[in-house]
Amino acid sequence: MDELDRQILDILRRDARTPYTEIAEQVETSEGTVRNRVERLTSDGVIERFTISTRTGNIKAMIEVSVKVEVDTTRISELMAEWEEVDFVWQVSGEEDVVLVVDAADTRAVNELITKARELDEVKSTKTRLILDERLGRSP
Amino acid sequence: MDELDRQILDILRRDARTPYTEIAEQVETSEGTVRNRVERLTSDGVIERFTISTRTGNIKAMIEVSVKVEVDTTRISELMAEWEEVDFVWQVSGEEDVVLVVDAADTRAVNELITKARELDEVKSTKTRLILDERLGRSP
DNA sequence: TATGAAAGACTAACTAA
DNA sequence: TTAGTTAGTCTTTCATA
Repeated sequence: MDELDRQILDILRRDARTPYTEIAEQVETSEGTVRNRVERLTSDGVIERFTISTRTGNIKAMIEVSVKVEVDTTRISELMAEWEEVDFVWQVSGEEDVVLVVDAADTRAVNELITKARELDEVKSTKTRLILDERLGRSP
Repeated sequence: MDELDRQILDILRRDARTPYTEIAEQVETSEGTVRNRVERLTSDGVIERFTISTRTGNIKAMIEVSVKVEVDTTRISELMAEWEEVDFVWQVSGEEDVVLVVDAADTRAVNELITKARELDEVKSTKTRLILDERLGRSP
């Protein structure tokens, strides 16, 4: 991981469809070098995946979920990852155990999701925050 | 937004480099239809961007930041988005005001980031959770 | 929806460090 | 032996009918 890698990642993070030739021009190297590096970064797992970020609805939110002590959080995470409108499920350290990042049509849809979570026996409590604004960092 | 759109988004979310021809095959339509739909979804803002998810370090974490009442959270967000190792900055509703999603080399690097946040006059407190596992949802 | 031109990505052989 | 370059070929995208 050197400065060139970081520059390439930065460009892809902003637009993963930027052609290798154009990246090469921007970072002042050849297309082949960019391609080799992207391949290496991908196989090394630095690039986890090429993906899209979406906004299907008008609301993004994070729902923090506390589960009972004896519950397998991995199983709960798998379950919740299958729910409509859930973008990510994080298992986290700290007070809560699982965080859902959701993209929903409206507040009603978010509320339904919260209800669905609360209805599970394994769930002790939830805490929801609406994401009012998302800003892309310059990392890495 | 119909079922076909949702299927296309689902495929792109898992691998945004999937060729239109291959998507078309999977959803049983023509390449042109897929292309038109992706273009429409992009211009409508449903697809916010084509991007990469990365893991440059070994630690991912979310740092929840409380700022003083009188502080402009947008300005703070802009500032923090410039910090190394920060993937996203969210302005959120609820107890805390800003959430940083970070990707760092090790716990020491996470700690430095927390310290940096706490050293700001505008920051009242922080709460950190390590992200132990990330699971991709099937949304939308 | 079908087709061909243009753009981009990939292969493989080569060069330099 | 690894990283980088380049020319030729193949694939994908895109515009047009």
